[in-house]
Amino acid sequence: MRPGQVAIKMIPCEGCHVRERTAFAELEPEMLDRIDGAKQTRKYKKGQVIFYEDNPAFGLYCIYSGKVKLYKSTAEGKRLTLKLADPGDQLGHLALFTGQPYSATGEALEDSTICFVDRRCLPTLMAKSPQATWSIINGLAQGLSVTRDSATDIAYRSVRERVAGMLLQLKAKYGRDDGDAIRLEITLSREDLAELIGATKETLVRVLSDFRQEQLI
Amino acid sequence: MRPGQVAIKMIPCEGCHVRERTAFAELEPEMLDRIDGAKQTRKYKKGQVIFYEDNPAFGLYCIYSGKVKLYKSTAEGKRLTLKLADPGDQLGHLALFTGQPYSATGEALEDSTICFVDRRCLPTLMAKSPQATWSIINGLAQGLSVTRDSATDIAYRSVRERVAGMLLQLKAKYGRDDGDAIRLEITLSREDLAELIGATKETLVRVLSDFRQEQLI
DNA sequence: TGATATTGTTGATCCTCGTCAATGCGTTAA
DNA sequence: TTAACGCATTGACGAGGATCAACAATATCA
Repeated sequence: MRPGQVAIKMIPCEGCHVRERTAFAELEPEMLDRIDGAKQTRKYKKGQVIFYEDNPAFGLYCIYSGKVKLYKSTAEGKRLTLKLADPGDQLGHLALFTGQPYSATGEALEDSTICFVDRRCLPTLMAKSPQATWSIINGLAQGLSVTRDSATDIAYRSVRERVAGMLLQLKAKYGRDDGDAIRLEITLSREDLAELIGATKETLVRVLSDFRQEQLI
Repeated sequence: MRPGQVAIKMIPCEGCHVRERTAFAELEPEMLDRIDGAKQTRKYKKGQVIFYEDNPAFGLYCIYSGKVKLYKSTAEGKRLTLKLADPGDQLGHLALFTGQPYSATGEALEDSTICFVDRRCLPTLMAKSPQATWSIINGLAQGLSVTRDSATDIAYRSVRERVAGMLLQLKAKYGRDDGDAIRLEITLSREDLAELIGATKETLVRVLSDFRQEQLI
């Protein structure tokens, strides 16, 4: 077990308040017990890696609290963030279905509590619950759609356009109207923001200053 | 029916020689009949569009013969090719699961014969055949993995690197050793090649000439 | 066959964005 | 308090690649 990662008392699926947002939403108690039996709950500190790209995939991660960014990195250390995952999101499906190692790295953006579910649960889960299967398929389809969009954006949109698009998306997902301004319920460094659109932090900062000067933000 | 698109006598799944490569591989005759009942077989000419991005999705397309490129286009008409589909590949799943319109356009790269399967088949199909479900999930997972890779490439790799990578991939998928050289069993224009990596045809041509001069190809 | 699109190739130019470097600013630690 | 660190910001510079334009090569068709 890596430093910072701490196993805590397992939080049962039964009373879990984020379960309704996961693929485990409609499961019968029997199945939930079975998952609990193959489950660990762990705490991660901000900045800590939950699973590494290219490492063998032994199960999926279900976010109970906190936030996680999922990214791929190049040999030169550049990162492209593929997804910001929130409580109720599950990570790691992909590798389980392709049988490949994890294709991306998951890193905690805040102190987070996350359940790890052994992959051996999945076949039974899918056999017993069409609902869960459907939810998983839906997640994959959604993910594919999003990723295709962002690939097209990165290929053909300018950084300026991508920054604007990203800000709108963040606002839609995390925005709270705070009286005079809109505040995001997520903390991201300039570098995090840059990795979301595949640009450098310097370029991102410049675009943000431009926007500020133009009174757009 | 659009010009060039011709409905022909339906080719039954039963004896279809590409079925083993599709999600319909292991289905019982009863289910195959059912699919046949919700199916049309159509011929498309080279260059013809099979389905358009943003159009409502009524079913999936199963390639019997020919080749299809799947791409997204921007408002300015730039295209990013997401997938080259061959006989046995099925297109259009994505939209069926997200409930959204088609998220990309499918266009015939050669004269092709393609079966259209009404989406109303899918629920029954998945309920009756775990195999098929598994195959579909696998296809989505594979697609997501590929698309994530190419998003990262486009974000951080130079055109030169992407061209090289693309050539290797094309070789792996379509290459035939023709004695003195390797010949691709697919015909792609320079523009097609450029769209595969999100670059302009001019840049692509330049890189290819460079490679030729450096005796790499 | 010649006429006309269509596709491929090359050149010149411009501009976006990445890189490197310096500096400011806020936070933590001694 | 000061030192040291991480993060944010701005400047200078250059390279990669897009754009526009011209032309060659090839295919298509009457």
